[in-house]
Amino acid sequence: MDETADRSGTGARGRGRAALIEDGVEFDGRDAALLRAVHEAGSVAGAAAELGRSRARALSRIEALEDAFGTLVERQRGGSGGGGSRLSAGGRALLDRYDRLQAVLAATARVPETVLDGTVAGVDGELADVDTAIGRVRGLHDGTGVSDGTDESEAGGVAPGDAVQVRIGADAVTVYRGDEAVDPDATSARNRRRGVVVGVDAGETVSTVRVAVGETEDAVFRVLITAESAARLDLDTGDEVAIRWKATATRLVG
Amino acid sequence: MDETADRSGTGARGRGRAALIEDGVEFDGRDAALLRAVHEAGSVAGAAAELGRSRARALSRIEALEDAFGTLVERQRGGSGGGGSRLSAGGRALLDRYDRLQAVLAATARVPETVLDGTVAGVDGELADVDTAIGRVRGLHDGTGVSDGTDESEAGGVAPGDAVQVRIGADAVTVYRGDEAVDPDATSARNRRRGVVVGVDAGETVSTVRVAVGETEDAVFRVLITAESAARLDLDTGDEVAIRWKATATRLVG
DNA sequence: CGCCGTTGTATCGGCATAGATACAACCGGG
DNA sequence: CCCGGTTGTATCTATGCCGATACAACGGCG
Repeated sequence: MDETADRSGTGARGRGRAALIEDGVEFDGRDAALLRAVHEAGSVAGAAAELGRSRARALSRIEALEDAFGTLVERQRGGSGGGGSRLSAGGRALLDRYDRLQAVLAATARVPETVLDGTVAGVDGELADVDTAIGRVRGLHDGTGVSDGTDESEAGGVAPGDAVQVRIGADAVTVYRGDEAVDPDATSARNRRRGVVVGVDAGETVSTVRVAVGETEDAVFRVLITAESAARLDLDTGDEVAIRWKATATRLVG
Repeated sequence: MDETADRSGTGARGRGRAALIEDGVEFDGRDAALLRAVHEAGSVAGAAAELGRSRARALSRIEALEDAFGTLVERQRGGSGGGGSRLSAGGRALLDRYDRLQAVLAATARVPETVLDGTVAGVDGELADVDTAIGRVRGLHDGTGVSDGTDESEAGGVAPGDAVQVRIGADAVTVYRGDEAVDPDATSARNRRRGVVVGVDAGETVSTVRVAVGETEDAVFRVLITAESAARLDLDTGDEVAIRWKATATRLVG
């Protein structure tokens, strides 16, 4: 989409929103709040009141969700206290699943990333090779995609010659001191580079190291390290380092 | 939420949907498709026709988005060909950002994960220690969260004693042969464990290795490796291995 | 100058969703 | 045996979003 060869560190700021889709029905934050409220109140009526929502709607919403996701709430009419409702195992599982998705999404908004522009050189199964400013890189492409149908764009797979972006999360990259022995896990050298530290942004217990890679050092990787690792490595601007990342943590987008 | 100590490998199946939020306005797949169509058609009118959507609506939608996200489309009324529209730099950037978010979401739906239940032992800045079935584990928590307001749940941070889940993506874990020398990057041993291979699911070029960890071996890690690594490691059920993962790629959820 | 296709702007109707309200059914417990 | 609070179910209304339509404004270009 963009023509520049390198746009590393396009920190994805801003908020995100996630939803799980099954059978055309969306489970979103609103639904998560409802299930959580049912769990706490012990009844759909109480949950609706707590959330300031219509009880009848809340009930029908739960039924709609259950049509798609299976039993979520075990409801009992009559009995002690007039009855009540509680989450089923499936309901708890779905809620947990949503929370994890939300956590991942939250993380991608907070964690820096490295973005490289390139062209697909070859595709082999779930993996693809991409030629970028720093040479050939290997990563995962999303074969069939997880599109919800609202944006087909270029659905399907990638093919050699396609212009794509390569995204590498800062949390997926490891940094070494350049003078250290090569690591023992003789990983394919494909996703390993030498570079120079061009900056360290120290957080409270997590720091972001910026490493320039390539001939002209125009590609800047962001690497997340703990304060512990930061102290051990004692990195400073100008230091020569090696970085490495897993191919399976590298994503083709586009 | 769930009481079981270990629920590793709750593969997050199903579809997902993502949206960027700014100023209360959501940028979703539908909007992405619209911008993409404008880029291709060279006009909002053409884009609307292409998508089978109302031209007036498309225009007002773009204006609503621009109120929140800044200029997205440079429009010209009159002139050669009657005028036209093309994406601004901001529009291209937003589209790319959305694509990356979508790619991450697609990946989390396709990539296996390891989920551990535990309780927070301590919080130190952006990191937190969690006691789980396989001992103490360190990971990132989302301090302020990225909630969109539809589900506050337990907004804010985690605190010692809180019950949480720990999520570790299979793409963030590295596996070694047990008899190999320890890796040179003397990473804190916190997020390293020894285990036994309990299964290998071979894909076309990516395989998922299941590694049982802990006394009772009830916690099963999923590790993604390339076919190349699979051939090199030559793992088989029963093999003793070591696994390692970055604390910065570990997420607390809940 | 007028043609043309586009961007702006306003308005109407349809449709889906949610709230509001009402009422029946249920059942343990006093 | 009735009370109370809950689950079911039906219906009306309000709201918001979208498509459809119509018309004005614009500005190269023939």
